[in-house]
Amino acid sequence: MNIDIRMAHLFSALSDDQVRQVMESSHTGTLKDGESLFETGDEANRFFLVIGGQIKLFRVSSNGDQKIIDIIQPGNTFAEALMFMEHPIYPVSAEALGPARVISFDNRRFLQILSESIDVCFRIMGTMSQRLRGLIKEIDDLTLQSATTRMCAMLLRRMEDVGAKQFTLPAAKGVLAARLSMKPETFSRILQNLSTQNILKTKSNEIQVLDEDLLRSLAHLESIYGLEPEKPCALKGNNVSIDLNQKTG
Amino acid sequence: MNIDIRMAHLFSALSDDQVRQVMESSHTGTLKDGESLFETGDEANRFFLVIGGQIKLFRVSSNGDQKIIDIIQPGNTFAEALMFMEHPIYPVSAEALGPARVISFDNRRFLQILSESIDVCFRIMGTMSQRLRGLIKEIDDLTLQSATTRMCAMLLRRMEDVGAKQFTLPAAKGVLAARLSMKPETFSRILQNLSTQNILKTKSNEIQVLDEDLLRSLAHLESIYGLEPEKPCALKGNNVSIDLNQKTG
DNA sequence: AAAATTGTTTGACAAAGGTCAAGCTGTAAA
DNA sequence: TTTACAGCTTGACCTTTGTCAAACAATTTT
Repeated sequence: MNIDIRMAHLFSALSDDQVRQVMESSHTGTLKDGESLFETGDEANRFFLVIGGQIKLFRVSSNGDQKIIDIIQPGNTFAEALMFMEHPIYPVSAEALGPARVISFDNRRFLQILSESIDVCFRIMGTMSQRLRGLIKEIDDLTLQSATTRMCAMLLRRMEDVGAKQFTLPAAKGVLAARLSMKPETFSRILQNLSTQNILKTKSNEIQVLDEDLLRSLAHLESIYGLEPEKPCALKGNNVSIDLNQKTG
Repeated sequence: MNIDIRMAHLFSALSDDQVRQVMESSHTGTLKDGESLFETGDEANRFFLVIGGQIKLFRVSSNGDQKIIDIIQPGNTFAEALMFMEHPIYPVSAEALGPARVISFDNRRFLQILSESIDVCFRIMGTMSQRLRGLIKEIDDLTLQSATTRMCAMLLRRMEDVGAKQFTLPAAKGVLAARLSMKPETFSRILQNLSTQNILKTKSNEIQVLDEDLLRSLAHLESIYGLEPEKPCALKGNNVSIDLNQKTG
C-alpha cells in the first residue's frame, strides 16, 4: 500500500525528498465505525489525511446534540490550519463514519518543511482560504435559510456531483440531518413533503428528482450566487405551499 | 498622517523596505456612514486595513434581511484570504458602520512580497487559522444555541473587553441584533427579560450587569470551552425561567 | 422649538422546528 | 426463519422566534 500523499492538494507541491521527510513523522491507522480520532479541546499537534472512508467533524452541545461541521472525504486533509496557532486545540471532535483509514502527520515536522518552501506555503494558504469561504457559505445557509432550503440545496449538490437525477443519499438520513442542522424528524418530514408535491420520489435511500426546476427554486440558489433577489416564481422560497405541519387534515 | 501598517498582525513582520513597497500600491480612503466598500460577488483584487471607525461584513438574503458576519475594528485587516484564490470574489459585502477610514492594498503586489518572505507567510497563515476558528465558533453559536444564549455570550464578551460590569453597547441595538442573527424585536424582548429577572439593568445603550454568575450560566460557556455539560444550576440554559412570551399575564 | 426621521419597544399572532412517544422497517444476528 | 435492534416515520403538542402594526423615544433637520 504505497500511497502518494501528493494526491492531496496540500502536499502536491512537495519534492520526492520532502515527501520522504513528511512520511517519516507520519502514522497510518484504521478506524472502526464511530471510532474517535480526537475530541474538542484536545491538544492539536497532528493533522490528518483521509485515505479511505469518511471522517466526520462535529461539535457537541451541552444537551448532547451534535452538529456536524463537515464530512471529510478521501484525499482531503483536515486540522492542518491549527498548526499555526500558539497552543493549538482541536475546535471540533472527529470520528469515523463507517470504517476509515487516515494518515496523521506531525505539525512541527511539517512546519519545518514549510519554512523551506514558499510554494507549499502558498498551497496551504489556498486551502485555508477555500475553507474560509466554505464556512461563510455555511453560516449563510444556517441563518438566511430554512430547513427546506438547506435540504433542497443538499439534494441539488448531490445531484450535480453524481450527474444524474437519480442517486443514493451520501450517508444515513440521521447523519445528513445533523449535517444540515435539523432533527431526523424534520428531515423525514421535509422529504415526505417534497414527495407529496411530486418534486421527487424516494425509496429508502434512493432519491429520484422529478422536478428539478422547482427543487432549484426552493433551494434559493440566487442568494448563494448573488443573483437577483426576487424571481417571478409561483413558489417563493420559504413560506411555500409546502406545509410542514398540515394540522389535523 | 503617517500610519505604520505594522500595527496590523499581518504586516508586523515586514521590513522597512517591504512596507514602502506595499504602501506604493495602497490607497487610503474615507467612508461615510453606510457607504459601501464592495459587494458580494465583486471581483476581489484588493484587501483592506481598517484604520478608523468600523466596517461591517454582511450577506443579504433573498428577502432583504442582512446577516452581519463580522464587524472589523481599527488595526485589523480583512479579505486578505481571498488573495490565494484563482478567481477571487468577495463572499460578503462590506460597508462603513459610521464614518470610517481604510487602506486598501493590491493583492498581486502583496503576493510578490509574500513570495520573498516565509515569515510573512507564516503570519498570514496564523491570521487565517484564527479566523477559521472564529467561524467554527460562530457556526456553533448559531446552531447549538438559542437567541438568549447568544445575547448573554455577547454581553459577557463585551463586559470582559471593557473590564467593568457597566458598559455601553458597542453598536446600535438593531446592528447588534443582526450580528446575533435575530430580529430587533427579539433582541429587545430578551434584554427586557434579563432586566425583569434582575440579571442586568439597562438605560438606553448603557448596560449594567447585576448578576454575572447567572448571566454566565445562561451563556452556556461550558459548551464553548468544552467543560462539563451539566451544571448543577437552577437555570439550565434555554428553557430557563426566562419566558419570552409570558402569555397574557 | 417644531417637524420629520429613524430606531426601539410592545402586543397579538403565526410559522418553523423541536420534543416525546409510539409504531414501522429493514438489516443483522441467532 | 425468527428475533432483536437500530434507524426511520408519524402524530400530537409545545417552544422559540419571526411578523405586522402601532406606539413611543431619540435624533436630526428645518
